[in-house]
Amino acid sequence: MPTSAATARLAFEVVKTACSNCNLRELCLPIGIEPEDLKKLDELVSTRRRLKRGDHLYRAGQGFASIYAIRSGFFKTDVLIEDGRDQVTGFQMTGELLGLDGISSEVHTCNAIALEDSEVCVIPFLHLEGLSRQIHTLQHHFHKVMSREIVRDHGVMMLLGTMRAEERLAAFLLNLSQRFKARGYSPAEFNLRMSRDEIGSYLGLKLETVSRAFSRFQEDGLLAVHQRKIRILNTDGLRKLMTHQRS
Amino acid sequence: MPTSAATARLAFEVVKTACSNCNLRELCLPIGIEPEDLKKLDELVSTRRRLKRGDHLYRAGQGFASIYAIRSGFFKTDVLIEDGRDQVTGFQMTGELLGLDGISSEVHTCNAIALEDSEVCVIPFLHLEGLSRQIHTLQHHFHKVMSREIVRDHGVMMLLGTMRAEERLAAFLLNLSQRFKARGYSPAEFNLRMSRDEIGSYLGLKLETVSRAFSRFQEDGLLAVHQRKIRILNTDGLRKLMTHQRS
DNA sequence: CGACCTGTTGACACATATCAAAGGTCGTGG
DNA sequence: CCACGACCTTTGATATGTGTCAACAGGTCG
Repeated sequence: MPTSAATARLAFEVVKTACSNCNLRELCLPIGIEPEDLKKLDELVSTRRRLKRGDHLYRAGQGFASIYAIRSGFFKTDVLIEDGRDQVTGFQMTGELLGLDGISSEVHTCNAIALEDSEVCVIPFLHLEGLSRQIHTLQHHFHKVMSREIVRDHGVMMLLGTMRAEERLAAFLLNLSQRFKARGYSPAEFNLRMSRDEIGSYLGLKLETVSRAFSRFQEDGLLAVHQRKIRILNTDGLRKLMTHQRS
Repeated sequence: MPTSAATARLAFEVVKTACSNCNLRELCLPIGIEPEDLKKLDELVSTRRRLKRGDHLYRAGQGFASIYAIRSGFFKTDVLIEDGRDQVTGFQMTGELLGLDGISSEVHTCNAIALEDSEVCVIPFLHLEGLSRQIHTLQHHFHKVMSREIVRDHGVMMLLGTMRAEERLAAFLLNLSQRFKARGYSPAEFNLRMSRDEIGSYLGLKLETVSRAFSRFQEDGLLAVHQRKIRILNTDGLRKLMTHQRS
């Protein structure tokens, strides 16, 4: 069936989606919206898009038209500068938004790449602005989401500016753990979707340093590490390590 | 006149301000807004606030109600974590907005401190949301401003994660230069409003390292440094240094 | 004028980067 | 089903950039 294959290759589907039925309501934009308004929202998210591991959701330099809500899967965003240096600026999971960076200049400023097979809701930005002029709670919630992104970035700046390697990794793992927990998964046991190199890039460290820190945590009984499978054995220990004063 | 002194101490004035007459229009929120709408904006910014050097505009933990547009002066924002570490997250100048971090949780997450005598317009946030439901261009411009803040933070993350000390300082100086230029000041000669320690905190470096980098730049003929007075002698040199591959 | 704050410079310590080698894991194709 | 190659991870030895500690210089303000 050539048509089916072609469709798959496009990795783009026009599916009538329904926020009113979506089980991500608590995480995604429509939080706290009145039932009557939810119908309007259904129009907002008109299409979904499926991506396979390694696919780009968007690339730096591409025109901006939509933001994306992750229905399932896992992403990274990274920026690249001329001289070849790059850095992972974030890892995003189910219920989180992608593409907010593109609003300012109508052009995406980073790459968004799926780290596992994923599905996103495509939210045309002008449409979102229109709707948020009608629905106060949507407008306010969207502003909160953008602001939260700013606060998150400040946290990363703090991490990069003041923490040492093991503190950074501890902070990273605790953050992941908490986000998995918020989604109903085990906060203690999870699979990393990213390589040591990607973790290092995010944390401003080399992959060898990340690897050594993992080994150290394992020696100290804080973690059980098996490849990308992580089990947190001592959350408090990690937390103490993270907030430990620079010696 | 005791009343006048008391008023000064309050550092808070209720002044009828007018965006329609403000010469910051090109930098601040009202960019590109129709004359008829500008009248509505005048209601938005009902008060101004004067701060002396060292005053806090707001503190982490305080309830959030307004954002602030800088009419004149210079600010820093910083975050503080329990264990005593802190970091400067940004320096803000005329025409830039402060307080966006507070939207997400209705509580400010950082401190905003005046680095010189300053004046800000107080913009009640609910009022801004109301008005941006009526004025599309205001809404869109506000979204752009928030997005730009996210992009800026990514730039800082890049700096902290991948650049070495001298590259960071070069990037910092070029950024300041460009912002002064955009405001009609000399891009080559300006006074730093912040201490070496504050620069170091922002750049994730110790003040001694910042000082040494300044000295090096001076030796190399890139800068003339006299205390906090900076003259850039070789912009291209700085730019090359900034984008230089890690050796 | 003297106290204090800020900045500069030097010597040394230390965390992390760099370079290198080897072992594991996974997917693919024979 | 096994074998191969590509990629990822771990670990060790060494190099290096920045932090730390300390002394001192210069400017500012009471």
